[in-house]
Amino acid sequence: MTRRPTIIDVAKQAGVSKSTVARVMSGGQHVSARVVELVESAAKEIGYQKNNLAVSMRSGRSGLIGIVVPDISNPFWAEVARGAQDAAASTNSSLLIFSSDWKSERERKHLQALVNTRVDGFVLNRISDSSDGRDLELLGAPSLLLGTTADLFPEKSSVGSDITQGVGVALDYLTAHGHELPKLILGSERRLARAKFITAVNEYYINRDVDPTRIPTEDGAYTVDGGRAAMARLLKTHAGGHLTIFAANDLMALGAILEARSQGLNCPRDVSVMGFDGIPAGEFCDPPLTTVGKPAKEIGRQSILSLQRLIDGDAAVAKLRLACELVERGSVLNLNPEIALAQTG
Amino acid sequence: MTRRPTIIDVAKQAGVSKSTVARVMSGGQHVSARVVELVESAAKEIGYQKNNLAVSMRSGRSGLIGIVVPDISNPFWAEVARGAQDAAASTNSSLLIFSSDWKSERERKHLQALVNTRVDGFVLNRISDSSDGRDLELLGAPSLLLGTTADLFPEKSSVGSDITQGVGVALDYLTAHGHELPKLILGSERRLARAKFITAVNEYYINRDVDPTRIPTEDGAYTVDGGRAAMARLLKTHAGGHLTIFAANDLMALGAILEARSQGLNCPRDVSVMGFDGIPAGEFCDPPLTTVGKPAKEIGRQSILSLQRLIDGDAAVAKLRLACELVERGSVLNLNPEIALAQTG
DNA sequence: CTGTTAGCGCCTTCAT
DNA sequence: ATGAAGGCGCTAACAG
Repeated sequence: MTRRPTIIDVAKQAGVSKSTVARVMSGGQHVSARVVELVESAAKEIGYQKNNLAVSMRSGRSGLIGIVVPDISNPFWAEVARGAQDAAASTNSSLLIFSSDWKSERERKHLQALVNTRVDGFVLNRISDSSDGRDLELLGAPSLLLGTTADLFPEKSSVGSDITQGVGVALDYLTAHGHELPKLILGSERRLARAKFITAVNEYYINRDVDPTRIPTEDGAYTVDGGRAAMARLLKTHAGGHLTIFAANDLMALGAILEARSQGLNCPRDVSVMGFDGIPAGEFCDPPLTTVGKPAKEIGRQSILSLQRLIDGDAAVAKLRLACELVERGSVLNLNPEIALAQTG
Repeated sequence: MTRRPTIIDVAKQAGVSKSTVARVMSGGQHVSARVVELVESAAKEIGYQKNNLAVSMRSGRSGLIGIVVPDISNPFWAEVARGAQDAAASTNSSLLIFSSDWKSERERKHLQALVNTRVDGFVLNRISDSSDGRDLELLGAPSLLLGTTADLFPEKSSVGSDITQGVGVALDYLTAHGHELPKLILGSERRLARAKFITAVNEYYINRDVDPTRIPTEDGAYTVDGGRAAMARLLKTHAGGHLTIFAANDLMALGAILEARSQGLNCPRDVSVMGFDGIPAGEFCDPPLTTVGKPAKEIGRQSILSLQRLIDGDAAVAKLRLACELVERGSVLNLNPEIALAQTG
């Protein structure tokens, strides 16, 4: 394979100057129709392909956008990435996707790579709860934060789901179906996310004159096994009667259901479980998991759209919080006879 | 924010020539230790960041690699992408990920973008069963195919899972557990994948002197609903007795279980279901799905590694077929008392 | 060991 | 409407 053709080759072939070719290739302003055609066919003939590297270098814009998420193989983040990708494609940029694996070491490395590649900007789910965000500015590219951790950086734009609203949706549903004060299964790893979640629950009840201080709480890793273990502990101190669980993510909720089943309890007859996330797996378990769905794809989309605005010089700081919505399936029992009546009637 | 510093700025700051700086930045061969230190501290001081665009342009290597998969939010492909990413990171390249959405139109568009970005090479799950692959060569960048469709292009390297072996693993397991001639739920969309699967099943039985022509077969979309529908049709003609299903992917297998349950049948008591894929959701359903796991992450890893070799000028065509492995869970009943004995004993 | 020089492919004034 | 020339930031000979 020989050298790839450049505008110079096209110019020779078409018998014009390279600037003429350049003009044709970038829109064709101030060129006669005849020459446009001439150049275009010459280009096709010798198989010319525009070299974006050179374009980027001249223009200072690479058309590349970076996104760093904890793990692209995690369904939630995969969905976010998908949304981001669609948005990027709609503005003719390409997406460089990285997984930080929840390690700030890898995060730093990826960020470095992005900057070196001269991405026009990037979107990031920050791993470390610490750091003040000024290090991001030092990188010299516009950036935008993804998810809850963004609250730590007041002067940075961000996009995430509205946890408070999402918790409200779940609790409204539980209340309407006759459940009061569910027991909580929380994640222990990400301190800030954990705090946000529990604060939202507390505020919800305080606003309704219910004392939330007696809500039992168990921490687990954000995994199925973490959920199982937390559920096992919760079950040990459970007095009897219908048990209602609200888990901070779907995997832990799934774990709770599994653990209940293995202890001979039936969900939803004996135990009701409300999840939080909306992962696809929740649809296929038995019973299918009632949960709060986060707008993952939309988060991805909006983040890129906002980033584009940032890149285009719109300096306004915007903190977008997208609404979650209830996904009603079968893991929460209706304890409220009136509703049952209303529904059947 | 002012102009970003270049090696010239660093050179001024350090009081050396720009080529000296360049040498330091790219490994520091033939430079005195004193100067290296001088340059490095100067670089840090003014916040110099290497510009890969310029490097790429000179060197002809962008350090960028492309990957085009059908859908990054599909768990299987997400896992492939993850493996690819890890491999890319280990060779200091960055990955541009695109989703073709099973549309050859989008595939073409993404490929074009990749070429324009001057990726060093790319990896692709080809959508169209047609086309002879010569169009890929025209793009001028080394490429490698992902998955079964690769068989259509004899002169191209590829990486995928070994369907024949995977089918064998599943059928071995079914046979060993007393099941003979399962009914098949196949996908209708991708003709080639469908043909490969059914051929593998046929050959398996022919090699064992079993006549496979009487295997009932139903086609479905590669989705849960497709599986449900196919299962419903299968159930209609089912004479009675234990029913054994082998689905060409996990989603359809899940659908089959769901449909069986909704018709009052119990899995695995009345119906055994074997899946194919190994998606995470299969772990949480009830019963958890016994299936054949494809080495998704490894496919991603190996594809990038092979691509790197291609880029480095290794012209040998290699068709890598990675082994699948059985994931034994609970959706297949053991019909064979001897094994039950052997296991307990 | 270090500096000088000539591009990589393109866009963009500035002339014509 | 078209051509000539300079330069984006860096690397790779070639000198010294």
